[in-house]
Amino acid sequence: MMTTSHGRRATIRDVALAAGVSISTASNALNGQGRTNAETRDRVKHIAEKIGFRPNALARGLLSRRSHSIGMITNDTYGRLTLPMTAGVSEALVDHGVSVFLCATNNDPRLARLHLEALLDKQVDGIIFTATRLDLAPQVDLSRLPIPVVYAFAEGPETSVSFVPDDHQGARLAVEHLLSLGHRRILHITGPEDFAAVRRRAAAYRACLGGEGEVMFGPWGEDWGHEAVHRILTRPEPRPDAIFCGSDETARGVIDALRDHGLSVPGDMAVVGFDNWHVVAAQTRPALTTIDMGLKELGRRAGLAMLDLTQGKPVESGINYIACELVVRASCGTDLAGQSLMSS
Amino acid sequence: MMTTSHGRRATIRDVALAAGVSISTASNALNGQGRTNAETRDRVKHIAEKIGFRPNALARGLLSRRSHSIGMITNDTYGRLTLPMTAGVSEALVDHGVSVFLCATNNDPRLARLHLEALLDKQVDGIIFTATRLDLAPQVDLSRLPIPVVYAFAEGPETSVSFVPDDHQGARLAVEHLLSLGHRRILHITGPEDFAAVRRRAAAYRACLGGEGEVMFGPWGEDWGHEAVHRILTRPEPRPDAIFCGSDETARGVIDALRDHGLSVPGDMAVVGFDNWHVVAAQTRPALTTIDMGLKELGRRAGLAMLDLTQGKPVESGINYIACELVVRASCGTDLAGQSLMSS
DNA sequence: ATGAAATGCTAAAACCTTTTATCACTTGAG
DNA sequence: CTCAAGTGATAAAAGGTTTTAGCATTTCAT
Repeated sequence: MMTTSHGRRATIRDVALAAGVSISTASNALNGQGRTNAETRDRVKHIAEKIGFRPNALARGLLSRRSHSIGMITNDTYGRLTLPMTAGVSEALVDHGVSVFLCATNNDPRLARLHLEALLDKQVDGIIFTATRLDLAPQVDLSRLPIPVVYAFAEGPETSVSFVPDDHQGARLAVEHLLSLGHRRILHITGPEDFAAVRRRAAAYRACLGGEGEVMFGPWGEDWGHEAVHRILTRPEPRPDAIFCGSDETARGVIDALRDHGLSVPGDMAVVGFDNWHVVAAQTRPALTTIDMGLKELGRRAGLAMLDLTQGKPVESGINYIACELVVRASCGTDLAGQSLMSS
Repeated sequence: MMTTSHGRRATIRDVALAAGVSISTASNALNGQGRTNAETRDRVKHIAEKIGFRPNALARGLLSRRSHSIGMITNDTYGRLTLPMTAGVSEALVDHGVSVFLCATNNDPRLARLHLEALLDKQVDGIIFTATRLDLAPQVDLSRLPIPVVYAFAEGPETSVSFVPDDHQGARLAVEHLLSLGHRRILHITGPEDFAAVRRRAAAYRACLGGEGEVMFGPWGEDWGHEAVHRILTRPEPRPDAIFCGSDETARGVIDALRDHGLSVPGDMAVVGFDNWHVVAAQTRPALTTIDMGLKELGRRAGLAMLDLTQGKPVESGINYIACELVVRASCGTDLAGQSLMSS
């Protein structure tokens, strides 16, 4: 990382001076624009390299009207969902020289407005909105901005571009896994019904069971897992032989409660979680078989869409569903039987 | 968020035109610089407001050599530590119009270099380096940059400015809490000894016990909690009456293992964790009494230091230790006795 | 030999804002 | 009445880059 002798960064003027050409020629040579003699081009490039010249993105952006930066607005301070997605976005964009401003609004409209204004002032090329739940609206109006907006883990208005996990497919993956292992009396213990994701997973669960099945809605968290297990064990038979949980935390509560009641997992009851939140899923005993929402991939896709939009390429509006993946650990027993059944 | 009729953002030229003054006068009026008639000033300001003029930060930054943005480089894709800190940084800076580029390097030197170059090109005013553990070096050389660097949850070279949690004080808080509740045989179960934080907490623990005490080092994670408890319960007496754990995950493993062995918490054994990682601490049964490292505050302090540095104000170099806080939940029993003991 | 086309380079404009130096005009003092 | 000082406004430069239009000069075809 070289700098000029007097501390300022080298400019294209320095390059031109050292190469004995005009600024325009230096620019043309470096960017391969216009007509330039091959010998001159190589000389300029070599000198630029030597004095460590890198173009000032501010000046460049001022002229091109593209700042090569985008803003990411999230209501999440906690990071479970946001950071994997941001990493995906960033990964898709860094190779194109685009950097990401991360703005946590903490659900405060004032903060949201402040951040948005700062972003617009900085001439960001676009904005990605992200939330902790699908059905959460931004705290500021993003619908009339002069720059493209992409929604990640959130659903924007009709005409916008959104990326969300495929909750239907994810839930199906979980239930079919249990079915393939021979379970037939599958119960669904999940979060509050007013979450869109909860409703979708429950609907897919019911569809897999031909409209049958039982869904227990409740608060997020492990406590509800304990509570729900207590209820089903203290009521008349028949008992379920497998439980599909709406979150890993719930699943952990369920498994702990089953153990407290002397039931073994997966021996007496198979359990599937949802989220693949590593700290929960991998530490549960037995480790959780669960559904991964592919948040990093979701972020990557959102980033690529943003890239296209900022380059003026057309992007189909609407909701893109990102496939979930089944992560097999120990809470349903070995998957071997199921796999061979599937592939036959 | 208004725009000019033909879609482009309003510039100061538009304001000047509408107010019937020159561009310089408009600028002077808006910024309160130079000599301006009060009447003119108000008129210009009013018109600027009406057409939604906001100065282009790129143009402004080009001239002032301050982009009002900083870069944050982290090796963390997961977010447990990074996001609260970023939120703190952002919170300290947003009111000053400074936005934060978040760059996750995923421990990849190539990615780190790519991000750093993008940041420098964008003329960021400074860089905050953050890591998942205190004793992790950046994957790129940050020591010879033309802009200030602040280390958050990481220790930079001698002459730099660093912010880290006060592990000594945090550990002391935990042990003194146990002492105040009457416990005397306190065991420390913690992470791998090659972590700086682990060594510090262990040292403070020993100091509190007058050089006595027993430290069990092991891998992070719940499994080690189980394993460690198994060891102490299968060896000769005397048993400890309290356990100070080096992380909430370990504490959770410890508590689960104690329950498996028929011991109650806090009845038979008091347990303190470290991290106040909500998903673990709040969901453990009983909920964990633990140490909060104040990561958001740490980020805020780092942000404020960065602000001073970018404004040319002197900032004392060296390591700043951010105080930890004791969060009392249920795993040590009620705190009432202890509190009154302390205050007497 | 002449006109046309290709080649290599450059001056200048543009992007938007802030600051400096300067101008025209008014007021006050001597 | 004259000179000095003060007032309100502005033209121009600066910041770093890219692009457009144009200038010489050479090459080619006729």
